[in-house]
Amino acid sequence: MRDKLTSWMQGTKPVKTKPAGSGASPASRRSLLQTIVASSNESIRPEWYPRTPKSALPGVLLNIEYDGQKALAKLKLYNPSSMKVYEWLDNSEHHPYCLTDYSRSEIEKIKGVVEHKGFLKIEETSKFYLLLDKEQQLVSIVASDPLAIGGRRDSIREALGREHSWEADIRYTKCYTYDRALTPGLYYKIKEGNLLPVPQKFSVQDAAKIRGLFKTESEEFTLIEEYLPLFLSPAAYLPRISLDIEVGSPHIDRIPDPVTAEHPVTAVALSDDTETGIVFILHRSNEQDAKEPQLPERVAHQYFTEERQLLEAVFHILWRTPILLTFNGDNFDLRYLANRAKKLGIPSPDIPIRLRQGLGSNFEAHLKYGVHIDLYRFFHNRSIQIYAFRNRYREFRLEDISQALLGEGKRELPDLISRIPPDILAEYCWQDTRLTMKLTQFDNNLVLSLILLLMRVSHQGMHDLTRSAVSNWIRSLLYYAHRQRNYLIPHKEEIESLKGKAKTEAVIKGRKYLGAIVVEPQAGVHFNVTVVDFASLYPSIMKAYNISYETVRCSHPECKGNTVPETPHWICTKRKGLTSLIIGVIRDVRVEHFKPRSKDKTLSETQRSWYSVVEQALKVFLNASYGVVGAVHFPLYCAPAAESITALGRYAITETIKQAEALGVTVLYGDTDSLFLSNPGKEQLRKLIEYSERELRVELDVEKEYRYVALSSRKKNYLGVTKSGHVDIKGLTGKKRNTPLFLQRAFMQMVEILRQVQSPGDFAAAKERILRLAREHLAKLDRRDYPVEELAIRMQITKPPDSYVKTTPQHVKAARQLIRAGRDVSAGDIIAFIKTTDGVKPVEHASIQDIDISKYKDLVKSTFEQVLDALGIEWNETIGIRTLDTFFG
DNA sequence: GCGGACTGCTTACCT
DNA sequence: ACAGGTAAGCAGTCCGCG
Repeated sequence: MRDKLTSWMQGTKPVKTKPAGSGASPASRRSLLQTIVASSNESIRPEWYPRTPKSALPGVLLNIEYDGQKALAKLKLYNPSSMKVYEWLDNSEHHPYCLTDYSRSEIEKIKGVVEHKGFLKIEETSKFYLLLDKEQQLVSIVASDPLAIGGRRDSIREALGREHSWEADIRYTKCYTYDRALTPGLYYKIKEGNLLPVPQKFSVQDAAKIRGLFKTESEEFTLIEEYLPLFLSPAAYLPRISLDIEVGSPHIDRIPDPVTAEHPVTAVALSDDTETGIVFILHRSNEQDAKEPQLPERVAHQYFTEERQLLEAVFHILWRTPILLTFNGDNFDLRYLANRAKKLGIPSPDIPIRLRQGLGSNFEAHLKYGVHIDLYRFFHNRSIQIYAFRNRYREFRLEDISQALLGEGKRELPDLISRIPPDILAEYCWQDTRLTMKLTQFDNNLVLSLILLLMRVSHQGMHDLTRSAVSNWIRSLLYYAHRQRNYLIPHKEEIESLKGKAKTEAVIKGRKYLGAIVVEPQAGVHFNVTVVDFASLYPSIMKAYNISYETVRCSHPECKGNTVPETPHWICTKRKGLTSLIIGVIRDVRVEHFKPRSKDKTLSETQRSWYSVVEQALKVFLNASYGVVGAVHFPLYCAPAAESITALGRYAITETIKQAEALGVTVLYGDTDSLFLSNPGKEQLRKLIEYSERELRVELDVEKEYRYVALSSRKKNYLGVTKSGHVDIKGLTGKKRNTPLFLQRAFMQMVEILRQVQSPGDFAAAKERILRLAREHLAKLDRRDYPVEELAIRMQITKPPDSYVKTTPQHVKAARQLIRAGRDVSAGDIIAFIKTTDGVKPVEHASIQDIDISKYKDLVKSTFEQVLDALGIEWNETIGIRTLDTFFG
């Protein structure tokens, strides 16, 4: 046993990995995990921690933190070849501060400021005030620590009052990042105690091409110089470790409580990025000799009889782990480990984890030495789910995400964890750890590269970036831009009082302003349909029409003639809006440079994958750029700006429809930024595209060519078959995740029939096959010939089960039955239930005899009808009656 | 006491 | 904790019905 572990630690064989390149691993290198475990003669917490050398090799800036004891900003740099993290403490005398419009003499009279124990000094300064388009004299109040500025009842911010203090609610680590112009995700080095940026090497060809997109000496040209290193420096390859734990709990269906941590940690598996791993297993003495777990060759294991020793072995590794990956480590694994360790008497300086209360009910687990990425939280980010991964996963368990992205599921545990033999548990634990690592390795380390790119663009460290939502990223990007240009960051209230509220009325009750147009679909089957759409419509509008919080309803009387259609608003003609500038540049670079190259087959796969990472990162910012402007919680919220964007969007699509009709092209359907055109000629298309670019200044592209489209009479519901035989299904019930599996499958069979239709003549036969299919499934329902799980309706419970007070939806009724039977149900869980003749039942409690056949037939009917009405088939006159015939016949 | 018309709530989708 | 617009199903309410 010991010998095996020793030889594993020495790990003589270098690991073969993929070829070098952007985001790729070096051709071969020593395993991070083996290197760490080999240092086992050291104590749990290494003597050299924290490591703040006078000089150090270049390292990627991973995180910007605050050292409370030393009252200094602290940077974590990661050198990938030594696989070690270095710290650097600020040496520039940078201190927390906020701004005020009081004069020096006025401030001296405010006791809460000058007599505050953290007060250091006041300095006169000046900032440009975008909202009023003028320079503003201000005073900067400097303090010794962040809490002196804000965060306590007696903070300086409170003594000044909100109307007289600015930039007082920006977290100090951010403030420091912006003032020092730091870009996390890029290389820095430490030389003679100073932090220096490492000049970035990147492709001169790419840089020249990108510069060429903009006029020299334009504001865009200046901005792009700032962005080139962010977009073009190759992402460092970052060796890393993943972790998963198992806890022996006697309760089935109940997750062990990470606060009380009352049950033993029975297994901990760690993996690095070279497929090397180790599993620590608890083997209680009263059991028989444990079997050897079946693990891959590069994976070692070690049995412990004492849980405390097992935890110390894990901590020995975590004290030396530069980047740790978990799946739900914030709220479970690391939280459990830290609390359990405390309970077992491990002294807290030896515990490598620091727990903090995050936003809402979330906990955050920081690594004292390195940085912890909780992949659950990153994948849970809606922008990542929708824009980076195009909604490929729709639920957030490790199982769902790895199935969707890796095509690899996990083995289900057969039994209660405390009853599973330790060797089997170890195998299961290893499997999850391995999947967690793999989630960052597929597609040339896409996820890690994406994180690095997003860190650079938003100027946020890895810890915050992977835990915050897109509005946070954009806020950070814009605050950075304000600080770089010495613009004062305005208060939300100032924007609102100067610009006012929204002036249009939304279609939906409770919404703030009018949104997009959806064209009434012409129901039926249409052959040769071309779909055109505006490339990034809203960002393009922001760029072309100069939309930004400061330019909408600006203060210059001479701009009032530059009006926005269907609104009382006008746009500045004298100054380029900051948001407009930034979003415009990002849009141009994505559309003109990175997107085409990400699809260019003449480039190597590695090159393409880098272009694609940048393209996807930029897309995330672009897609959210309009939304945040209209989001009340966003600190630069500006309803008039948001409704101007949608108003111009409506203008663009309606004018294009008019033009299409003038050109003799029939518009079959359209939604927000797209138009479905009936068999347009080449020349007509060219003219339409030219028109929108010339007259509307937005780019119109051919997006898709359908062999045919089946439009139902409902908006946002259609099925289209491309010329290559690919089927797009939008909005149809058969595709929704809450539709029972049997019906999703039946629907897919119908789609397959439709996919094969080549010409109008094929429809008669296709219709017959679809009718037969529907009848078969109805008959199968009558025979109750499906597993009951396939009849389950799976619906998410979005709130805590007891907070449904207005109505009690069916899934909540089912959830309450589960709770009565002793199961945990919390917000975000998916409840699977079936319909019975007497209400609903959770599928766990149901048998096939319980189901209400007629309710399921109604479901089949409404699902098929959405397609059948496009094909001109009436359900009642065909299937309904004939089914009765067969029933009585 | 029950069903239809209606409104409102909830979820899942589209752009 | 980015927006508004649409569909669907059900819960709950009101009203008529001798």
